[in-house]
Amino acid sequence: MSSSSKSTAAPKLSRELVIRSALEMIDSVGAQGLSMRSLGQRLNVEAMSLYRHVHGREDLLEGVVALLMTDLTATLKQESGEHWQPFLQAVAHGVRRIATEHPLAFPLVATRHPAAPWLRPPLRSVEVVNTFLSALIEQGFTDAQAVDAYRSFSSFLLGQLLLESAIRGAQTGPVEEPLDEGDADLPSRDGNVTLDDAPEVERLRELLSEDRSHEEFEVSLEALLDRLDHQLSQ
Amino acid sequence: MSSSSKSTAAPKLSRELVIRSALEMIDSVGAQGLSMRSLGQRLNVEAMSLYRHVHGREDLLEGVVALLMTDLTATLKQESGEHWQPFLQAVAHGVRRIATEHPLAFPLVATRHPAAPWLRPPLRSVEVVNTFLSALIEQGFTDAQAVDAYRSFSSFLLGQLLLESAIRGAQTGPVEEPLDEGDADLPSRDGNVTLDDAPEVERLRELLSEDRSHEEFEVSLEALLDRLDHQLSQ
DNA sequence: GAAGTAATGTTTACACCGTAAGCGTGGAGC
DNA sequence: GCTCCACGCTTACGGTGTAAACATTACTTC
Repeated sequence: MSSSSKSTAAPKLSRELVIRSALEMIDSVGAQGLSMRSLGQRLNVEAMSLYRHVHGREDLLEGVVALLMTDLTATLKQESGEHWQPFLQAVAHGVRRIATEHPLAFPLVATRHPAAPWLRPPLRSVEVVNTFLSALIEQGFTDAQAVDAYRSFSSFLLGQLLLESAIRGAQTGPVEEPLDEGDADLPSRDGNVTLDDAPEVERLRELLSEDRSHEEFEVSLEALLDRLDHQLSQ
Repeated sequence: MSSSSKSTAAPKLSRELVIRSALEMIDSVGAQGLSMRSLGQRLNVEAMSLYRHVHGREDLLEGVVALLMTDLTATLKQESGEHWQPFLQAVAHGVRRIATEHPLAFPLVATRHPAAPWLRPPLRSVEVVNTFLSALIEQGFTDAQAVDAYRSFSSFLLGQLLLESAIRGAQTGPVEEPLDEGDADLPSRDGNVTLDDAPEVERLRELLSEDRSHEEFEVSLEALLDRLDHQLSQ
Protein backbone atom coordinates (compact mmCIF):
# COMPACT_ATOMS: atom_id res chain seq x y z
CA MET A 1 0.00 0.00 0.00
CA SER A 2 1.56 3.25 -1.06
CA SER A 3 1.40 6.08 1.40
CA SER A 4 -0.84 8.10 -0.86
CA SER A 5 -3.61 5.53 -0.60
CA LYS A 6 -4.05 5.90 3.14
CA SER A 7 -7.57 6.97 3.93
CA THR A 8 -6.47 9.64 6.38
CA ALA A 9 -4.46 11.16 3.58
CA ALA A 10 -0.86 12.31 3.60
CA PRO A 11 -1.11 14.90 0.85
CA LYS A 12 2.62 14.96 0.18
CA LEU A 13 4.52 17.99 1.23
CA SER A 14 5.47 20.61 -1.32
CA ARG A 15 6.28 24.28 -1.38
CA GLU A 16 2.81 24.93 -2.68
CA LEU A 17 1.13 23.00 0.11
CA VAL A 18 3.34 24.43 2.82
CA ILE A 19 2.64 27.98 1.77
CA ARG A 20 -1.04 27.36 1.31
CA SER A 21 -1.30 25.90 4.80
CA ALA A 22 0.64 28.81 6.19
CA LEU A 23 -1.89 31.17 4.68
CA GLU A 24 -4.79 29.23 6.20
CA MET A 25 -3.06 29.35 9.52
CA ILE A 26 -2.44 33.07 9.29
CA ASP A 27 -6.06 33.59 8.31
CA SER A 28 -7.15 32.05 11.56
CA VAL A 29 -4.52 33.05 14.09
CA GLY A 30 -2.58 35.87 12.49
CA ALA A 31 0.98 36.01 11.31
CA GLN A 32 2.47 36.02 14.74
CA GLY A 33 0.49 32.96 15.69
CA LEU A 34 2.30 31.07 12.97
CA SER A 35 5.43 29.23 13.99
CA MET A 36 7.42 26.67 12.10
CA ARG A 37 6.58 24.09 14.71
CA SER A 38 2.86 24.75 14.73
CA LEU A 39 2.76 24.72 10.95
CA GLY A 40 4.62 21.43 10.99
CA GLN A 41 2.10 20.02 13.41
CA ARG A 42 -0.73 21.08 11.15
CA LEU A 43 0.89 19.11 8.33
CA ASN A 44 1.76 16.15 10.56
CA VAL A 45 5.41 16.73 10.08
CA GLU A 46 8.37 17.96 12.10
CA ALA A 47 9.19 21.63 11.82
CA MET A 48 12.52 20.98 10.16
CA SER A 49 10.87 19.18 7.28
CA LEU A 50 9.45 22.45 6.11
CA TYR A 51 12.94 23.68 5.39
CA ARG A 52 13.14 21.28 2.46
CA HIS A 53 10.53 23.36 0.70
CA VAL A 54 11.03 26.80 2.11
CA HIS A 55 14.20 28.70 2.92
CA GLY A 56 13.01 29.77 6.35
CA ARG A 57 10.28 31.71 7.99
CA GLU A 58 10.98 34.86 6.03
CA ASP A 59 10.85 33.04 2.75
CA LEU A 60 7.66 31.34 3.85
CA LEU A 61 5.95 34.65 4.53
CA GLU A 62 7.24 36.00 1.26
CA GLY A 63 5.66 33.00 -0.39
CA VAL A 64 2.35 33.69 1.29
CA VAL A 65 2.40 37.24 0.02
CA ALA A 66 3.19 36.02 -3.46
CA LEU A 67 0.36 33.53 -3.30
CA LEU A 68 -2.06 36.28 -2.36
CA MET A 69 -0.95 38.30 -5.34
CA THR A 70 -1.15 35.61 -8.00
CA ASP A 71 -4.85 36.02 -8.68
CA LEU A 72 -4.43 39.74 -8.95
CA THR A 73 -1.68 39.40 -11.52
CA ALA A 74 -3.97 37.46 -13.80
CA THR A 75 -6.97 39.76 -13.40
CA LEU A 76 -4.74 42.71 -13.94
CA LYS A 77 -3.36 41.58 -17.25
CA GLN A 78 -6.77 40.67 -18.46
CA GLU A 79 -8.07 44.11 -17.68
CA SER A 80 -5.08 46.04 -18.98
CA GLY A 81 -6.69 46.75 -22.31
CA GLU A 82 -9.49 48.78 -20.75
CA HIS A 83 -9.57 52.52 -20.50
CA TRP A 84 -7.42 53.64 -17.61
CA GLN A 85 -10.29 54.43 -15.30
CA PRO A 86 -11.96 51.02 -15.35
CA PHE A 87 -8.49 49.52 -15.28
CA LEU A 88 -7.53 51.33 -12.11
CA GLN A 89 -10.87 50.46 -10.58
CA ALA A 90 -10.18 46.82 -11.31
CA VAL A 91 -6.79 47.08 -9.66
CA ALA A 92 -8.26 48.77 -6.63
CA HIS A 93 -11.05 46.27 -6.22
CA GLY A 94 -8.68 43.40 -6.82
CA VAL A 95 -6.40 44.46 -4.01
CA ARG A 96 -9.33 45.23 -1.79
CA ARG A 97 -10.64 41.75 -2.36
CA ILE A 98 -7.41 40.33 -0.99
CA ALA A 99 -7.61 42.60 2.02
CA THR A 100 -11.17 41.70 2.89
CA GLU A 101 -10.77 38.00 2.27
CA HIS A 102 -7.58 37.79 4.30
CA PRO A 103 -7.70 40.55 6.88
CA LEU A 104 -5.07 38.94 9.07
CA ALA A 105 -2.72 38.28 6.18
CA PHE A 106 -3.01 41.63 4.48
CA PRO A 107 -0.70 43.43 6.90
CA LEU A 108 2.04 41.23 5.48
CA VAL A 109 1.34 42.44 1.97
CA ALA A 110 1.25 45.98 3.26
CA THR A 111 4.20 46.15 5.56
CA ARG A 112 6.88 43.68 4.52
CA HIS A 113 9.91 45.25 2.95
CA PRO A 114 9.50 44.99 -0.83
CA ALA A 115 12.11 43.19 -2.87
CA ALA A 116 13.38 46.41 -4.44
CA PRO A 117 13.42 49.90 -3.00
CA TRP A 118 11.41 51.31 -5.89
CA LEU A 119 8.56 48.89 -5.29
CA ARG A 120 5.91 50.06 -2.89
CA PRO A 121 3.38 47.99 -1.04
CA PRO A 122 0.80 46.79 -1.66
CA LEU A 123 1.59 46.61 -5.39
CA ARG A 124 4.85 44.88 -4.71
CA SER A 125 5.66 42.60 -7.59
CA VAL A 126 7.63 43.67 -10.62
CA GLU A 127 5.13 42.00 -12.87
CA VAL A 128 2.16 43.84 -11.44
CA VAL A 129 3.91 47.17 -11.50
CA ASN A 130 4.98 46.64 -15.08
CA THR A 131 1.44 45.89 -16.17
CA PHE A 132 0.24 48.89 -14.21
CA LEU A 133 2.65 51.31 -15.81
CA SER A 134 2.30 49.90 -19.32
CA ALA A 135 -1.45 50.14 -19.19
CA LEU A 136 -1.42 53.78 -18.15
CA ILE A 137 1.27 54.86 -20.59
CA GLU A 138 -0.56 53.13 -23.37
CA GLN A 139 -3.55 55.26 -22.50
CA GLY A 140 -1.73 58.53 -22.90
CA PHE A 141 -0.08 59.03 -19.52
CA THR A 142 3.42 60.47 -19.68
CA ASP A 143 6.13 58.54 -17.86
CA ALA A 144 6.03 60.96 -14.96
CA GLN A 145 2.27 60.87 -14.75
CA ALA A 146 2.21 57.09 -14.73
CA VAL A 147 4.79 56.90 -11.97
CA ASP A 148 2.90 59.54 -10.01
CA ALA A 149 -0.27 57.55 -10.39
CA TYR A 150 1.54 54.46 -9.14
CA ARG A 151 2.62 56.35 -6.07
CA SER A 152 -0.77 57.86 -5.34
CA PHE A 153 -2.42 54.55 -5.85
CA SER A 154 -0.04 52.71 -3.56
CA SER A 155 -0.51 55.21 -0.81
CA PHE A 156 -4.27 55.20 -1.24
CA LEU A 157 -4.57 51.43 -1.18
CA LEU A 158 -2.18 51.07 1.70
CA GLY A 159 -3.93 53.53 3.95
CA GLN A 160 -7.46 52.54 3.14
CA LEU A 161 -6.98 48.79 3.18
CA LEU A 162 -4.60 48.52 6.09
CA LEU A 163 -7.11 50.36 8.24
CA GLU A 164 -9.94 48.27 6.94
CA SER A 165 -8.18 44.96 7.47
CA ALA A 166 -7.07 46.04 10.92
CA ILE A 167 -10.69 46.61 11.86
CA ARG A 168 -11.92 43.41 10.27
CA GLY A 169 -8.98 41.53 11.72
CA ALA A 170 -9.63 42.81 15.22
CA GLN A 171 -13.20 41.54 15.02
CA THR A 172 -12.18 38.06 13.91
CA GLY A 173 -8.70 37.34 14.91
CA PRO A 174 -7.03 38.25 18.12
CA VAL A 175 -8.53 35.84 20.65
CA GLU A 176 -6.87 37.91 23.36
CA GLU A 177 -7.78 36.49 26.73
CA PRO A 178 -9.32 38.80 29.31
CA LEU A 179 -5.95 39.65 30.90
CA ASP A 180 -7.05 39.71 34.51
CA GLU A 181 -4.89 42.63 35.57
CA GLY A 182 -5.44 42.09 39.27
CA ASP A 183 -2.87 44.52 40.55
CA ALA A 184 -3.23 48.27 40.71
CA ASP A 185 0.44 48.81 40.22
CA LEU A 186 2.34 50.52 37.44
CA PRO A 187 0.69 53.44 35.71
CA SER A 188 -0.90 53.66 32.30
CA ARG A 189 -1.92 50.12 31.66
CA ASP A 190 -5.67 50.60 31.63
CA GLY A 191 -6.80 48.38 28.81
CA ASN A 192 -10.17 50.11 28.82
CA VAL A 193 -9.65 53.67 27.80
CA THR A 194 -10.98 56.40 29.99
CA LEU A 195 -13.46 58.67 28.31
CA ASP A 196 -13.08 61.41 30.91
CA ASP A 197 -12.06 64.72 29.43
CA ALA A 198 -13.09 63.46 26.02
CA PRO A 199 -16.74 64.46 25.79
CA GLU A 200 -16.87 64.71 22.03
CA VAL A 201 -15.43 61.25 21.56
CA GLU A 202 -17.92 59.88 24.03
CA ARG A 203 -20.81 61.64 22.36
CA LEU A 204 -19.75 60.44 18.90
CA ARG A 205 -18.71 56.97 19.93
CA GLU A 206 -21.51 55.30 18.05
CA LEU A 207 -20.82 57.26 14.91
CA LEU A 208 -17.12 56.44 15.21
CA SER A 209 -17.83 52.76 15.54
CA GLU A 210 -19.82 52.50 12.33
CA ASP A 211 -18.09 50.53 9.66
CA ARG A 212 -18.32 52.56 6.50
CA SER A 213 -15.24 51.01 4.92
CA HIS A 214 -16.89 50.17 1.66
CA GLU A 215 -18.49 53.54 0.93
CA GLU A 216 -15.36 55.28 2.13
CA PHE A 217 -13.29 53.23 -0.22
CA GLU A 218 -15.46 53.91 -3.25
CA VAL A 219 -15.72 57.60 -2.55
CA SER A 220 -12.01 58.05 -2.01
CA LEU A 221 -11.22 56.00 -5.06
CA GLU A 222 -13.51 58.16 -7.13
CA ALA A 223 -11.82 61.26 -5.77
CA LEU A 224 -8.41 59.88 -6.61
CA LEU A 225 -9.46 59.04 -10.15
CA ASP A 226 -10.89 62.49 -10.60
CA ARG A 227 -7.67 63.99 -9.41
CA LEU A 228 -5.67 61.89 -11.86
CA ASP A 229 -8.05 62.83 -14.63
CA HIS A 230 -7.54 66.46 -13.82
CA GLN A 231 -3.76 66.11 -13.80
CA LEU A 232 -3.94 64.28 -17.07
CA SER A 233 -5.85 66.96 -18.92
CA GLN A 234 -3.88 69.89 -17.62
CA MET B 1 30.20 57.90 47.56
CA SER B 2 26.63 57.57 46.46
CA SER B 3 26.05 55.72 43.24
CA SER B 4 24.73 58.82 41.56
CA SER B 5 28.07 60.58 41.94
CA LYS B 6 30.01 58.03 39.93
CA SER B 7 31.59 59.66 36.94
CA THR B 8 30.45 56.94 34.59
CA ALA B 9 26.89 57.64 35.69
CA ALA B 10 24.15 55.23 36.64
CA PRO B 11 21.18 57.38 35.69
CA LYS B 12 18.70 55.50 37.87
CA LEU B 13 16.15 53.38 36.13
CA SER B 14 12.62 54.64 35.66
CA ARG B 15 9.73 54.01 33.31
CA GLU B 16 10.58 57.23 31.54
CA LEU B 17 14.20 56.24 31.02
CA VAL B 18 13.39 52.69 29.99
CA ILE B 19 10.92 53.81 27.36
CA ARG B 20 13.18 56.55 26.12
CA SER B 21 16.05 54.11 25.70
CA ALA B 22 13.76 51.69 23.95
CA LEU B 23 12.88 54.39 21.45
CA GLU B 24 16.55 55.15 20.81
CA MET B 25 17.17 51.49 20.28
CA ILE B 26 14.27 51.13 17.88
CA ASP B 27 15.49 54.18 16.01
CA SER B 28 18.76 52.45 15.32
CA VAL B 29 17.89 48.78 14.91
CA GLY B 30 14.14 48.68 14.44
CA ALA B 31 11.46 47.24 16.66
CA GLN B 32 12.45 43.67 15.81
CA GLY B 33 15.98 44.33 16.96
CA LEU B 34 14.77 45.34 20.38
CA SER B 35 14.71 42.62 22.99
CA MET B 36 14.31 42.89 26.72
CA ARG B 37 17.78 41.50 27.18
CA SER B 38 19.45 43.87 24.75
CA LEU B 39 17.64 46.84 26.23
CA GLY B 40 18.77 45.72 29.65
CA GLN B 41 22.33 45.55 28.43
CA ARG B 42 22.08 49.06 27.07
CA LEU B 43 21.06 50.25 30.52
CA ASN B 44 23.62 48.07 32.30
CA VAL B 45 20.94 46.09 33.95
CA GLU B 46 19.50 42.60 33.76
CA ALA B 47 16.49 42.15 31.54
CA MET B 48 14.21 41.29 34.43
CA SER B 49 14.86 44.62 36.10
CA LEU B 50 12.93 46.31 33.36
CA TYR B 51 9.79 44.58 34.54
CA ARG B 52 9.78 46.78 37.62
CA HIS B 53 8.99 49.72 35.40
CA VAL B 54 7.15 48.20 32.50
CA HIS B 55 4.55 45.47 32.36
CA GLY B 56 6.25 43.59 29.59
CA ARG B 57 7.34 44.01 26.02
CA GLU B 58 3.88 44.94 24.81
CA ASP B 59 3.50 47.61 27.43
CA LEU B 60 6.96 48.89 26.61
CA LEU B 61 6.10 49.33 22.95
CA GLU B 62 2.84 50.96 23.88
CA GLY B 63 4.85 53.35 25.99
CA VAL B 64 7.12 54.15 23.08
CA VAL B 65 4.13 54.96 20.93
CA ALA B 66 2.69 57.16 23.64
CA LEU B 67 6.00 58.95 23.99
CA LEU B 68 6.05 59.67 20.29
CA MET B 69 2.60 61.17 20.48
CA THR B 70 3.10 63.43 23.48
CA ASP B 71 4.55 66.31 21.53
CA LEU B 72 1.76 66.10 19.02
CA THR B 73 -0.89 66.31 21.70
CA ALA B 74 0.49 69.60 22.90
CA THR B 75 0.90 71.12 19.45
CA LEU B 76 -2.53 70.01 18.56
CA LYS B 77 -4.30 71.67 21.44
CA GLN B 78 -2.38 74.83 20.85
CA GLU B 79 -3.48 74.92 17.25
CA SER B 80 -7.08 73.90 17.82
CA GLY B 81 -8.34 77.47 17.75
CA GLU B 82 -7.26 78.00 14.17
CA HIS B 83 -9.48 77.74 11.15
CA TRP B 84 -9.94 74.10 10.28
CA GLN B 85 -7.65 74.15 7.30
CA PRO B 86 -4.54 75.40 9.06
CA PHE B 87 -5.50 73.17 11.95
CA LEU B 88 -5.59 70.06 9.81
CA GLN B 89 -2.34 71.08 8.18
CA ALA B 90 -0.76 71.34 11.59
CA VAL B 91 -2.00 67.88 12.49
CA ALA B 92 -0.71 66.44 9.24
CA HIS B 93 2.69 68.02 9.56
CA GLY B 94 2.90 67.08 13.19
CA VAL B 95 2.36 63.43 12.46
CA ARG B 96 4.67 63.59 9.48
CA ARG B 97 7.37 64.97 11.69
CA ILE B 98 7.15 61.92 13.89
CA ALA B 99 7.33 59.67 10.87
CA THR B 100 10.39 61.33 9.38
CA GLU B 101 12.23 61.67 12.65
CA HIS B 102 11.59 58.07 13.65
CA PRO B 103 11.17 56.07 10.47
CA LEU B 104 11.85 52.77 12.18
CA ALA B 105 9.49 53.50 15.04
CA PHE B 106 6.61 54.86 13.01
CA PRO B 107 5.37 51.45 11.89
CA LEU B 108 4.52 50.86 15.52
CA VAL B 109 2.34 53.95 15.63
CA ALA B 110 0.76 52.89 12.39
CA THR B 111 0.15 49.21 12.86
CA ARG B 112 -0.31 48.37 16.53
CA HIS B 113 -3.86 47.57 17.52
CA PRO B 114 -5.37 50.73 18.97
CA ALA B 115 -6.73 50.70 22.50
CA ALA B 116 -10.33 50.93 21.29
CA PRO B 117 -11.88 49.67 18.06
CA TRP B 118 -13.13 53.12 17.08
CA LEU B 119 -9.64 54.60 17.25
CA ARG B 120 -7.65 54.42 14.05
CA PRO B 121 -3.93 54.72 13.62
CA PRO B 122 -2.00 56.88 13.45
CA LEU B 123 -4.27 59.23 15.48
CA ARG B 124 -4.63 56.69 18.20
CA SER B 125 -5.14 58.47 21.49
CA VAL B 126 -8.50 59.48 22.87
CA GLU B 127 -7.14 62.87 23.74
CA VAL B 128 -5.92 63.60 20.24
CA VAL B 129 -9.10 62.40 18.63
CA ASN B 130 -11.20 64.46 20.96
CA THR B 131 -9.27 67.60 20.16
CA PHE B 132 -9.49 66.77 16.49
CA LEU B 133 -13.26 66.33 16.50
CA SER B 134 -13.95 69.30 18.77
CA ALA B 135 -11.91 71.60 16.61
CA LEU B 136 -13.75 70.65 13.45
CA ILE B 137 -17.22 70.72 14.94
CA GLU B 138 -16.50 74.10 16.43
CA GLN B 139 -15.72 75.28 12.91
CA GLY B 140 -19.07 74.28 11.51
CA PHE B 141 -18.60 70.62 10.66
CA THR B 142 -21.57 68.42 11.40
CA ASP B 143 -20.94 65.37 13.54
CA ALA B 144 -20.96 63.11 10.52
CA GLN B 145 -18.66 65.40 8.58
CA ALA B 146 -16.17 65.55 11.43
CA VAL B 147 -16.11 61.80 11.80
CA ASP B 148 -15.73 61.41 8.06
CA ALA B 149 -12.84 63.83 8.11
CA TYR B 150 -11.23 61.84 10.90
CA ARG B 151 -11.49 58.70 8.81
CA SER B 152 -10.17 60.27 5.64
CA PHE B 153 -7.36 61.85 7.52
CA SER B 154 -6.35 58.66 9.23
CA SER B 155 -6.28 56.76 6.00
CA PHE B 156 -4.36 59.50 4.26
CA LEU B 157 -1.72 59.81 6.96
CA LEU B 158 -1.39 56.08 7.34
CA GLY B 159 -0.80 55.39 3.68
CA GLN B 160 1.42 58.32 2.94
CA LEU B 161 3.58 58.13 6.02
CA LEU B 162 3.87 54.40 6.31
CA LEU B 163 5.22 54.29 2.77
CA GLU B 164 7.51 57.19 3.43
CA SER B 165 8.91 55.78 6.63
CA ALA B 166 9.36 52.38 5.02
CA ILE B 167 11.53 53.97 2.36
CA ARG B 168 13.47 56.10 4.80
CA GLY B 169 13.77 53.18 7.16
CA ALA B 170 15.11 50.88 4.48
CA GLN B 171 17.85 53.38 3.70
CA THR B 172 18.94 53.72 7.31
CA GLY B 173 17.94 50.75 9.27
CA PRO B 174 18.09 47.18 8.22
CA VAL B 175 21.80 46.39 8.20
CA GLU B 176 20.94 43.15 6.42
CA GLU B 177 24.09 41.25 5.69
CA PRO B 178 24.82 40.29 2.09
CA LEU B 179 23.23 36.84 2.45
CA ASP B 180 25.69 34.87 0.36
CA GLU B 181 23.14 32.52 -1.10
CA GLY B 182 25.71 30.16 -2.55
CA ASP B 183 23.34 27.40 -3.56
CA ALA B 184 21.13 27.39 -6.63
CA ASP B 185 18.50 25.38 -4.87
CA LEU B 186 14.89 26.14 -4.07
CA PRO B 187 12.99 28.39 -6.43
CA SER B 188 12.02 32.01 -6.03
CA ARG B 189 14.49 33.26 -3.53
CA ASP B 190 16.36 35.66 -5.79
CA GLY B 191 16.92 38.64 -3.58
CA ASN B 192 17.70 40.69 -6.64
CA VAL B 193 14.57 40.92 -8.70
CA THR B 194 14.69 39.96 -12.31
CA LEU B 195 13.76 42.74 -14.67
CA ASP B 196 13.12 40.38 -17.56
CA ASP B 197 9.65 40.73 -19.00
CA ALA B 198 9.30 44.05 -17.24
CA PRO B 199 10.61 46.52 -19.80
CA GLU B 200 8.60 49.48 -18.58
CA VAL B 201 9.76 49.05 -15.03
CA GLU B 202 13.33 48.81 -16.22
CA ARG B 203 12.98 51.88 -18.38
CA LEU B 204 11.38 53.89 -15.58
CA ARG B 205 13.55 52.58 -12.80
CA GLU B 206 15.24 55.86 -12.22
CA LEU B 207 11.98 57.75 -12.13
CA LEU B 208 10.56 55.17 -9.74
CA SER B 209 13.53 55.53 -7.42
CA GLU B 210 13.17 59.27 -6.98
CA ASP B 211 12.09 60.27 -3.53
CA ARG B 212 9.28 62.74 -3.96
CA SER B 213 7.73 62.03 -0.59
CA HIS B 214 7.53 65.62 0.49
CA GLU B 215 5.89 67.07 -2.62
CA GLU B 216 3.61 64.08 -2.80
CA PHE B 217 2.55 64.62 0.75
CA GLU B 218 1.80 68.29 0.30
CA VAL B 219 -0.08 67.78 -2.93
CA SER B 220 -2.20 64.96 -1.57
CA LEU B 221 -2.88 66.87 1.60
CA GLU B 222 -4.04 69.84 -0.42
CA ALA B 223 -6.30 67.59 -2.45
CA LEU B 224 -7.78 66.09 0.68
CA LEU B 225 -8.46 69.49 2.18
CA ASP B 226 -10.10 70.64 -1.03
CA ARG B 227 -12.28 67.59 -0.96
CA LEU B 228 -13.32 68.26 2.60
CA ASP B 229 -13.99 71.87 1.76
CA HIS B 230 -16.21 70.79 -1.06
CA GLN B 231 -18.12 68.33 1.12
CA LEU B 232 -18.52 71.03 3.72
CA SER B 233 -20.10 73.56 1.41
CA GLN B 234 -22.46 71.20 -0.32
C1' DG C 1 16.80 -7.80 -9.35
C1' DA C 2 20.99 -5.15 -7.25
C1' DA C 3 23.38 -1.09 -6.33
C1' DG C 4 23.93 3.54 -6.18
C1' DT C 5 21.87 8.11 -5.73
C1' DA C 6 18.90 11.75 -4.94
C1' DA C 7 14.92 13.45 -2.38
C1' DT C 8 12.68 14.08 1.82
C1' DG C 9 11.51 13.66 6.65
C1' DT C 10 13.66 13.16 11.61
C1' DT C 11 16.65 13.91 15.43
C1' DT C 12 19.46 16.48 18.08
C1' DA C 13 21.37 20.65 19.40
C1' DC C 14 22.15 25.62 20.08
C1' DA C 15 21.31 30.38 20.83
C1' DC C 16 17.93 33.40 21.60
C1' DC C 17 13.45 35.09 23.25
C1' DG C 18 9.67 36.76 26.97
C1' DT C 19 8.71 36.33 31.58
C1' DA C 20 7.14 33.92 36.32
C1' DA C 21 9.00 33.34 40.95
C1' DG C 22 11.93 33.96 44.57
C1' DC C 23 16.14 36.06 46.57
C1' DG C 24 19.46 39.80 48.25
C1' DT C 25 20.43 44.18 49.56
C1' DG C 26 20.76 48.92 50.52
C1' DG C 27 18.61 52.99 51.97
C1' DA C 28 14.44 55.58 54.02
C1' DG C 29 11.42 56.32 57.92
C1' DC C 30 10.69 55.62 62.53
C1' DG D 1 18.95 50.41 65.73
C1' DC D 2 15.17 48.26 63.51
C1' DT D 3 12.03 47.44 60.12
C1' DC D 4 10.42 47.38 55.72
C1' DC D 5 10.24 47.57 50.99
C1' DA D 6 11.61 49.35 46.46
C1' DC D 7 14.62 47.69 43.18
C1' DG D 8 17.73 44.96 40.87
C1' DC D 9 19.52 40.00 40.35
C1' DT D 10 19.33 34.96 39.77
C1' DT D 11 17.36 31.05 38.25
C1' DA D 12 14.25 28.52 35.55
C1' DC D 13 10.74 27.22 32.03
C1' DG D 14 8.68 26.86 27.75
C1' DG D 15 8.77 28.90 23.42
C1' DT D 16 11.16 30.39 18.98
C1' DG D 17 14.11 29.86 14.34
C1' DT D 18 17.35 26.99 12.29
C1' DA D 19 22.15 24.49 11.44
C1' DA D 20 23.88 19.73 10.96
C1' DA D 21 23.94 15.03 10.86
C1' DC D 22 21.17 11.09 10.26
C1' DA D 23 17.43 7.74 8.49
C1' DT D 24 14.48 6.38 5.14
C1' DT D 25 12.24 6.08 1.12
C1' DA D 26 11.83 6.19 -3.89
C1' DC D 27 13.91 6.09 -8.23
C1' DT D 28 17.38 5.59 -11.71
C1' DT D 29 20.77 2.78 -14.01
C1' DC D 30 22.92 -1.19 -14.91
